[in-house]
Amino acid sequence: MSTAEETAGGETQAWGEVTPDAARRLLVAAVEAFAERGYHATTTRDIAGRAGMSPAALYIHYKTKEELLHRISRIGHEKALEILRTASRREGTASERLADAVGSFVRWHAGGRTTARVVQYELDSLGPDARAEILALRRQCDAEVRGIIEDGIASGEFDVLDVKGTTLAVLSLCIDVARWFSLEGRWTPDEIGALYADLVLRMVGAAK
Amino acid sequence: MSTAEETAGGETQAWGEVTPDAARRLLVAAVEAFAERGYHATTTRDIAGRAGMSPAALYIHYKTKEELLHRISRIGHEKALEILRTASRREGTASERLADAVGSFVRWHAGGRTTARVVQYELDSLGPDARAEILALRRQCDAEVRGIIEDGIASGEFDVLDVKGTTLAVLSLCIDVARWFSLEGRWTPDEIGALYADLVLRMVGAAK
DNA sequence: GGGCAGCCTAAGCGCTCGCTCAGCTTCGGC
DNA sequence: GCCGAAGCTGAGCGAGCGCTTAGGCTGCCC
Repeated sequence: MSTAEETAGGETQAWGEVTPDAARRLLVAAVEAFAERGYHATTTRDIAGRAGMSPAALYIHYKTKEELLHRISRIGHEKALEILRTASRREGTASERLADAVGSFVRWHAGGRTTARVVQYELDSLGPDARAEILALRRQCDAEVRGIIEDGIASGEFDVLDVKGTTLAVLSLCIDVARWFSLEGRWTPDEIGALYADLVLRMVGAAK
Repeated sequence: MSTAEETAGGETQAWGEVTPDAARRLLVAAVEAFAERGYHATTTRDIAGRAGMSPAALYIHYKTKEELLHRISRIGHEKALEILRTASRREGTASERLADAVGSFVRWHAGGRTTARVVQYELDSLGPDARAEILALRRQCDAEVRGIIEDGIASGEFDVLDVKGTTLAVLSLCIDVARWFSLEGRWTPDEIGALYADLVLRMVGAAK
């Protein structure tokens, strides 16, 4: 799963829930364009062109350009939250669950960095209502990670000075992967996931 | 120095080297506008307006809107590199130097997050030549941090599995502060600097 | 086979963008 | 007191933007 979804176009399958087909093609085209040049530098003509349609076709499926970003952002955040939830609620020690959460979260940011870049860095381009909705999802992500860290402290596995600060730093570290990661670089998503899981366990003072 | 330079307008003094006065006012206005809305969403009319001038005045001091971003980016990266160099070359153990580097680098990103946000996140809006120049400065930042970590390994202070990966993670953690930090939040730049210095020492396995 | 959704395009509207230019004011040197 | 340079403005150009509209082409139900 982790090394399967690759080069920009290859992340398509993640959007299988979006119908009809033309709407999905437009959404995938928008993700690629937003990731490459940013929301404001992307034109609706460019999105429609990538999807093989005329500029007007976009407005049959989406009311505005911002609605595209909103849809992308919500689906992406729901996926991110699902990843963290799955890791948080599995069986195992807090160390195992934290390593799982960080590893899979980082793999998602690295392997699907086209999507992740849009999801994590174009939040400010949304209007107030849409942004508020997305921020609620982000707070849930934060709560999942903080929960694991608190479990680890309670069980004596972790040694943490500032729970909220450390939670923030762990999520920040994972999210920033979307900024710098490149498949042409020296690491695979799996390698970065493993490296980061180790680094985070060190950050929370997990006994080795 | 760390808690002195504050609210968006208050970072002005950092641009003292820019002359004449009107050019500096335009540059400061551009930093604020780019940080708030991003490079592509900012208009030259907005920049000129913030500086109290007509749109045409901008082009007396700068050839294009991109030249403004380029100048901001270079000055900002030079400042960042200077901060890391100073910490790297001082007296002390590798642990002390790494804590100093991370602490002051994070304080700069938090306290001057308006500038830092532009410097760290608008790189892709530069043209190829300008981007190449800035990337060279970033590689020097990377080398400074990697140098400290390698010193710590050589002296036996640090226990690190992947030097390049850990260096990247440390810088990534610091840089991402510019994305989420807010002066209205629960931390001061000094507090975040201290917290992050501790977290990074844990990441490199520094003996406590 | 006629009617009607659903999906799409060509054309283009109104607007704002980055940027230019002719001309005005200010001011130091002589 | 005149001059040229420096700094700035008002007006506006050409281009490209997000988005709309009128109309055509399917394919499916009766």
